Amino acid sequence: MDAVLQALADPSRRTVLEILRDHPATAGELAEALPIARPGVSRHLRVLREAGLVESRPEAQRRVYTLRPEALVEVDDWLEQYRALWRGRLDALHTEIARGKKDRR
Amino acid sequence: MDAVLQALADPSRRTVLEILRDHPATAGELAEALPIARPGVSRHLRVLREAGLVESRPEAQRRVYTLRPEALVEVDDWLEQYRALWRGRLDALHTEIARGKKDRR
DNA sequence: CGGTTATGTAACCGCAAGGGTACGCACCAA
DNA sequence: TTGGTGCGTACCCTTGCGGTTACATAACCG
Repeated sequence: MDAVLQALADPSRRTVLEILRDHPATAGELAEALPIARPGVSRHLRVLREAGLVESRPEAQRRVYTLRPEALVEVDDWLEQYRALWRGRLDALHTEIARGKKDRR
Repeated sequence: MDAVLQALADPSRRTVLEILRDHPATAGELAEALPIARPGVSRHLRVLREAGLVESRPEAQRRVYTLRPEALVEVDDWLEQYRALWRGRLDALHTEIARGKKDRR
């Protein structure tokens, strides 16, 4: 969880996830899509891998990276503690609006 | 969105959110609950405020901080792009298991 | 008014994060 | 086996973040 949120903080890493969301990709392909050089991408991929967000399988000399979306469940669960609150707020807002309407007529 | 995920990366800041989840608190109370000194907390609160995650109202000399859970909707929306994927994976896993069971009988 | 309380800001410091270059290693192809 | 390709790691350097101490500010209280 800690590692996942940490990993998500970097925009480059989120871009990687976004690409892998559509299709698996090799490290080189990912590097081309990013504004940074390959070694940098390699390290980003390491962080993502250690956070469980991606996995890689070797394919000849290449390494194909795949998204592991299950890792994001942790974030979803964490959010759960707050979801009720913002829902509550929105509900309150709605009733507020409803009350406003009622008062206005 | 960027600012929100950035803000969530730090454990101290997540602790602040966790406290404010239960009740509003003054800067001093939050500082006591954290392992760091007040000025550090003050800056954390600044980050959280600029990310829209908390808001503060002055109350005499104190500043009372309140959670703004709506800011987390951004994260929820961002997750939405991936939710279908991990659901799909889990479903696939379940059918896999189901198939396994079926094969086994 | 003068002191205390509560807080934010400024200045400084140490360290880890993130970028680049150089290098090493595995794997394919000729 | 030798050259080329694709990646990762080691190393270095710079920047930004998070922490502290010292100070400024604003509001209450005697």
